[in-house]
Order: sequence, then C-alpha cells, then structure tokens
Amino acid sequence: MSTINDVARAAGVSVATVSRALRGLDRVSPQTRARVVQAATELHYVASPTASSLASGRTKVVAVVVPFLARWFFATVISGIEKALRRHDHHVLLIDLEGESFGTRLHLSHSMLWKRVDGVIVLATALDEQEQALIERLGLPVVTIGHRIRDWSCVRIDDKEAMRIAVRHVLDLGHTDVAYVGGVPDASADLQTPQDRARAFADTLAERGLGCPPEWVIESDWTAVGAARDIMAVLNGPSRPTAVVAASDEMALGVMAAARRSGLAVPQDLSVIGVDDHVLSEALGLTTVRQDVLCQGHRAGEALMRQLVDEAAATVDEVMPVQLVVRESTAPPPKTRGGTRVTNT
Amino acid sequence: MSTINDVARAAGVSVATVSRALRGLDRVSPQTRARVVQAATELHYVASPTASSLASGRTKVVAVVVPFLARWFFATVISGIEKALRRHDHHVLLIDLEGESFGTRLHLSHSMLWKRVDGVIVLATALDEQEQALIERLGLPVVTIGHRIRDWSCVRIDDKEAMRIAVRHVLDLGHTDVAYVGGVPDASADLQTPQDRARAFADTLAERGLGCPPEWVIESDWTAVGAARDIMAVLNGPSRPTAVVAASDEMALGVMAAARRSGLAVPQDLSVIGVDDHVLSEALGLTTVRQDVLCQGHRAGEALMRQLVDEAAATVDEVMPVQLVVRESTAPPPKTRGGTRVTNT
DNA sequence: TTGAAAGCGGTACCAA
DNA sequence: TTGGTACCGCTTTCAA
Repeated sequence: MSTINDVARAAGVSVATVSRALRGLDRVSPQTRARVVQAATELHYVASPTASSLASGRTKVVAVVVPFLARWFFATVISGIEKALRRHDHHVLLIDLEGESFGTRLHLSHSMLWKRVDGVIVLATALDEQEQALIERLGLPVVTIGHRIRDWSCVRIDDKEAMRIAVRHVLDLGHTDVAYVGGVPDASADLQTPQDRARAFADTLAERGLGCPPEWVIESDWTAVGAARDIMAVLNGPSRPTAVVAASDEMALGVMAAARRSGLAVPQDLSVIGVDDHVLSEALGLTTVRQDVLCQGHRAGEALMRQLVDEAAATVDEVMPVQLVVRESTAPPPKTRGGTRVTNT
Repeated sequence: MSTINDVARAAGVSVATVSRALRGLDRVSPQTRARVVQAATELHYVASPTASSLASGRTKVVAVVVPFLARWFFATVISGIEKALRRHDHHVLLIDLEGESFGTRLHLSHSMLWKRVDGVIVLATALDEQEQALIERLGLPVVTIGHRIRDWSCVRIDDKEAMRIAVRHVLDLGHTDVAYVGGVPDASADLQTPQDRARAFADTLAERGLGCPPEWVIESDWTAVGAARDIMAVLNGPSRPTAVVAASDEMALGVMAAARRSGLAVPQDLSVIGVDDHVLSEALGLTTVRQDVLCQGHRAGEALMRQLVDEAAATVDEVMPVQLVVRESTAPPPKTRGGTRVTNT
C-alpha cells in the first residue's frame, strides 16, 4: 500500500501539497490538486488514520458508552448514532460497560478513551463522579442520551410526560384499579428514566384523586421474563387491577403474556400499556407511548459533531416528542369489577 | 497528560526502557521495571494508542461488520464479541452496512479498514467478490459468523439441522398441514441462513412423505410485522395449516399475534414454532430451537484473537449446538381438521 | 540490561 | 501557491 510519499513523487509535488490537496484545503491550484488526486487514485492511496491521528491529534472516532448492548433500545440508538457520524466521516468505537457477571458494571477508564476518541456519547447510564471527572479532564466533548449528567448536552424524551400520557390513557378509558411494573430497583436508583416514570405514574393517579396500593407497584429488572414473573402474584391475587402500566414495552409484553397464562384476556379482562414502541410492539398489538429512538441517536451524533467542530458550540438539551399509539391491548375495564376469570387452556 | 518521555525522565531511564518495561517484555531488570512502573503510575501515564499503532502497525481494534445493527441477533452477537475482545485488550469498531434508505447496503471499502483495524468479524453478510478481495489484499485475518465465505474461519450453527429439529417437532406432534414463513426473498438470495432453513423445511417434510403447497411457503422480510401481515392470507384461507414453522423467532411471534387476531388460539388451533430463542420468546411462551448467540460472538472473538497472535493459526469452522425448547406455542393438531374457528374479540 | 536513534506516515508552521 | 521540515509519541533494531 502506498504512502503519501509515493503520491508526492508520482505527482511531482511535496508531501505537504499532497496533504493539503487531498484534504480539500485551499491554497492549492486546481491543476496541482488535479494532478495529486489523479496520482492518489492511481496508487489507491488512502491516508493512514493512525498517522494522521498522531499528527493532528484527532482520531475521527467517537466512543459510544452503553450499560449493555443487547437491548433493543441501545442497539437502535447506536444504529442512529452510527449513521449520523458516518456522514461526517467519523466512526463508532463501542464501549460496553456490562461486566462479566450479571449486575456488575465496568468502570469507564482513562485507557478506554485517552487519545483514542475525539468525543463521547453516553447512553442512559449514570456515570459516577470519577468517571465524570475523567471525561472533563480529558477535555472530551460529550453528549448523553436519556439521562442528564452535569450540564452536558443531552438528547432525551420527557419521561414524566410519556408516563403521564400512558396513565391518562387508561384512566380515560375508565380504569381506576391500575398496577405499575417498573418500580425503581436498587440497581437503577441513580437512573432518571425509571425514577421519572415511576414518579409520574403515582403523580398522574393522584392528579385524578386515585391511588395505587403499594403491592401493585412492582419493581422489575426491566425484562419481559422478569415482568411476567413478578406480575403473576398481582394477577392471581384476591383483588386484581383492571389495567397494568409498564415502564417499558418489553415489560408490557411480559405482562400481556402473563395475563394470558392466568386466563385473562387482553384487553377484555386486563388492559396493558407500555412506553417505547419496541420493534415487536406493533406486531403484538401493544398500546404504547412511542419515542423515536433512532432519531435520538441521530440527533446525539449530530450534536456531538457540532461540538467537535466548534469548541464553543452551545450544549443542547433536546427533548424529543412522544406520542400515544393505541393498539389492541387497551380497552375500557370489564363491567363486572375484577373481571371475569375465564379458562382457555 | 504525560508522555513516555516524562516517564523516562522521572524514572531516570531511556524511553526505550520505559516502553519495554511497561509492555512486560523481558530484558528489563526487576528494579528498573519497578522504578518505571512507579513513575508511570504517579504520572497517570497511559500510552497513546495512535502513537503505538503508528509505530507498531497494530491498532488493537477489530472491525465488526453488520448488515444492520438494530436486530436482536446482531446486537447480541456483538455483545459477545466485545466481551471476548476486551479480555485481550482489543476494541470493537462498528461498521454498519445498512444504507440510508431501506434495502440498500453500503459497500465495504478500503478506507473503512486500512490501517484502522487488525482484523475483521463479518456477521451474517454475504460480501461480494470485490469486498472479499479487499480484505484478502489488506491481509486482514477474518472470522465470519453465520455465513461461510471462502475458507475463512466461521462460527455458526447448522441451520439445516436447526430447522430439521423444528419441523420434526411439529410432525411428531401429529401435524401434517404445515406452513412456512421465511421463504428466501430476493434481497437475501445470497445468504446461507434463509436458504438453508427453507431448504431443510422442505426436505424434512419430504423425508416423511409430506409436502407443502407453494402458497403455504411465505417469503418474508424476516420481521414480526412482516410475518404477521403475510401469514394472514394463509390463516384466513379456505383450508389452513394446523402448524406454522417460522425461520426465526421474530417472525414466529408475528405469526402468533396474527393467529390471535384471526381468532385462532395458539396452540389449540394453531401451533407455531420458531428458531433462535429470541430474548422475548421465553416470556411469550414460544416454542423454538435455541442457539446460543452470545457464545457465538465470544467464540468468534476468541478465534480472531488467535489468528491475530499467530499468523499461522488454523482457520476454524465451529458449529455450535442447537436445542429444542418446548414452550406453550405447540401442541397436537385439533381433532377436527382445519380447527374450530372461535371468536374472542 | 540499557540507550541511541531511525523510523511509522502524516500535519502544520514558516519560508520561499 | 508551494516546499522544507520539525514534530506527534511510541516501537524496534543495533550498539554499547
């Protein structure tokens, strides 16, 4: 593979000129540029990214930090980020903080970022003081998604608003006995999304003079299996809700499945609503509050690029809209309070 | 931030010695190494990856090429890869080939890889001749996942075997009228997984002297919504199958939902089985043939690292086991052929 | 065991 | 508009 020297020789100019010509800088005559470009093309020249990084101090790589990757939300956001960055000729370096064993999380370290990336995008993760200080010290521009940290740029939805919409939907249908899945587990005590959604659930009920017994507010690991397992006791309890609001679609789908297993028809006996609009929600007929996840990734990518180009670019706090999508999992409560228990297995 | 020079000065040795000491090479006296390590620690020294890459020619970065990211299978594989690589102090550079508009795909290019990565992992993508030649020319070690290319290393499952297991399961339950979702669409004509699974479906039926009318073999875009849409005609047709085999769990979940919409109970009126064991399959009670996706990522990462360390390392073709997981979506066919149409909406 | 010095392949400043 | 050249920070012979 050829180097800048080969191109310079072939074009009969200096390496400095080749560098300028190829990067589209001015102060290069059209003729010269043409000669250089042609020589470069013929030699299949591609500048070594490591060499230019070393010389220029910019890597054209952005670290995307995720708590874990194999979740629809994260994968989708990253996809959006990737597409935004590639427009600006930048790349995604993945930093998955999920530890080897469940529940553990790696610490963001100096060596993961130092001289390796030009900026950082943090997905729905609460960084501790040390990690925040690290990024600050490294002088890296940051954009967070779904979770505000310091005064860094952030792209997100209004979680409270989203939950309010979900709760109001079931209340408007006439439900008064509403359970909640997605209470804040210890592991997420520092995350805004679980907190905000749980809080908004309670507040919105209160707003209408309703309440929810504590045993109907269920903590969850935010997975479908977990939610299905945990909601069972409530569904089979002596008195049960006529609607369940889940803090995410994945949990909502778990609840739907659990309901069917308990012989409850959705939405006749039990209404279920989620938040997110997961890929599978449409097919499975789940009513939900949609957020455009791909777009959030896009926006975050663009925001970071702006900060990269212009040191002084203002940090942003973009709040993306959400929208109720009514499908087949919600309906007015059954006439007979508590619903009719049917057996279909 | 300090450089190797600062450390050398602080430790009172040359930069060469610092380099050796810190990388754990031999020919450094224990005392010297200790002094260097201490100096480095005190200065919070971390070697510049770009500088060492330029000097050594190795980047410690691996390109992971995916057709698109926001799909459970891909995200999960990548998660496995990431964990394997990070053990060896290597990183994942994401290369998402999904184009801006649906159905288009970016071309893997020189500039994406050249001097940027030490190796490549290709996920379930058929690279064209040019792309293959490019990788070969660059001399990069490769591991593919789920799709064999040339004689490159590959980690995969036996797709035919997986499908055979799925089909046999429904046949063993007594079904004879079986439809298939996941016929090979044009866009995937060059992918082995859709082909192999479709082929094995037909072969396994034939093996038992059974057949499947062409209108029961449904092409699909491999999404849940798509499958739900496309299966409708079959479910509402004059004669309908008692079981549907889907080439993936995502499609199978779509079929389950479509069945319910058509007033068919699963599994009483219709059995549904998929392949993959998607995260949501357990919660939703889908019978499936499980593959361990995370592990495949892991293995691929390890295989690549081996080839990276040892140029002469043998290429591998690891075929991972699959396993039938019977849940609640399959049962013997209804007594009355064609099933009883019930209305529950 | 240690050090000196020549790269690695560009970028960017200063002269010309 | 161009060229010369000093770095960028580390690795890696080759000598000492």
